[in-house]
Amino acid sequence: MNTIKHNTKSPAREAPKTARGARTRAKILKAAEDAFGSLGYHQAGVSDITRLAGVAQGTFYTYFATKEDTLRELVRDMGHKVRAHLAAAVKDADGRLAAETLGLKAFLQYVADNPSLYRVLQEAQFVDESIYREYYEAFGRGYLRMLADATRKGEIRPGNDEIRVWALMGLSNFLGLRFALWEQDVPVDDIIATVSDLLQHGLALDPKS
Amino acid sequence: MNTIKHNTKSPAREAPKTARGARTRAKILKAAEDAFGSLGYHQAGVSDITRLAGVAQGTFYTYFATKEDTLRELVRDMGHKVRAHLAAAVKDADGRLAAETLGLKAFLQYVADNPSLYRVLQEAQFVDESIYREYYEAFGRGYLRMLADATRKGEIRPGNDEIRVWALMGLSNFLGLRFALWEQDVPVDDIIATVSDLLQHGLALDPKS
DNA sequence: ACGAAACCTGAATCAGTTGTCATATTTTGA
DNA sequence: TCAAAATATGACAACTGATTCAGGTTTCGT
Repeated sequence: MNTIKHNTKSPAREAPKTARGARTRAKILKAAEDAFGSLGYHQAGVSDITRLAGVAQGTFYTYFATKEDTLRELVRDMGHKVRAHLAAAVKDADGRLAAETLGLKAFLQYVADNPSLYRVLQEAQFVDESIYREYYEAFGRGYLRMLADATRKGEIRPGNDEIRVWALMGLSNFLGLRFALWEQDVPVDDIIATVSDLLQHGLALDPKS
Repeated sequence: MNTIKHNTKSPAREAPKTARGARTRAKILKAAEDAFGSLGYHQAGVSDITRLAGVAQGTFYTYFATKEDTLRELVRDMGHKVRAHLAAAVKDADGRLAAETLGLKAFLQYVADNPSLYRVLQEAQFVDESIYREYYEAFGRGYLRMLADATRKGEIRPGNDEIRVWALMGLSNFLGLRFALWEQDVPVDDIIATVSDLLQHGLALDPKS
């Protein structure tokens, strides 16, 4: 009747105490990213992860209580990385519209370079929905701040920025899925140009037509 | 190294020959939708499906070769239904922009009424990616036709319609996720209004400001 | 009414998984 | 240098859940 599983069991593992431990833990996390990314969370067994990491099965449990745990940590980790990457790309953009296109370009590049992102994130949704929502809500909060700022400064049209944030996240998400992850058959600059035009003028004809 | 599994085994099951069989098959498919929708594909066992359907475990295999098969059929089924629903909603819209808002409204309503849609579809992505892509590509093809039509007729700005299709699908998808599936805390009309404004004018300020 | 075909049953099988543990090795710090 | 702490091993216990199958029940066509 219920999907949520609480960690009533599985004693939380301790952080590594030595450099070797830290290295091993990192190797396992990286291996998990690869395994989940290529095989999928369910298909990938702990044995796949440890094989990729080059450690024994038991070692996994020195650092992670469960396979699920690993996924949670991975999602948080990836979230930080994407946000940092985008924040850096957008840092000194000239105006909100420029920031949008710079951000989209950086995102498309990031997706192409890190194809595991989508898969891990999307599958996390069904393993622990809260971690998935957390990812997008954190993302959305930062986005909202920038958009609201721009609205206040009169850089963009007034409007409901919370709704716009989700519209824009969806837009980026699908463009990334189709044109960066699945098929890179359309030049990035075409995508940027199209989205730029869309954000500048919408779909409507120029008033002066 | 590879995720794709071909059906080398699993002899395809035959279609039901009698009314009773057809009924049972339909019961199972409906039960699968409920089970996958509430528990998720992996969490839901064949036993959950048969229990919900009120049949024995073995009966499941009279109509479906594998659990995966059921998911595939469900996705196709749901795809037809959504597209039919949206096509009907948009049928006699006055111009493309009106069609967009009508379509979005109908979509949000549909998602709220059929919460299984997202879950089943999204999980299908990891069970059989081709069926997932097929869903969006079919959706996109229809969308593209309408958009290209409108562009040709001079109803909307010229631009790369393939890219715009994916941008618009993403936009709808995320608005549906956030405002219809997760939380219905924002009036639908606000969403429609915001998107309508976005498609009419973009984010830029009015030229005459 | 009756044989054949279709349909249904559910316990048993079976492949594959997670997580444990007793033991071995490496690192640390005094 | 050497004992304690930390880390690593890998075989395997315990479990899960999909699929099969031999045999019963219902429906169909004549």
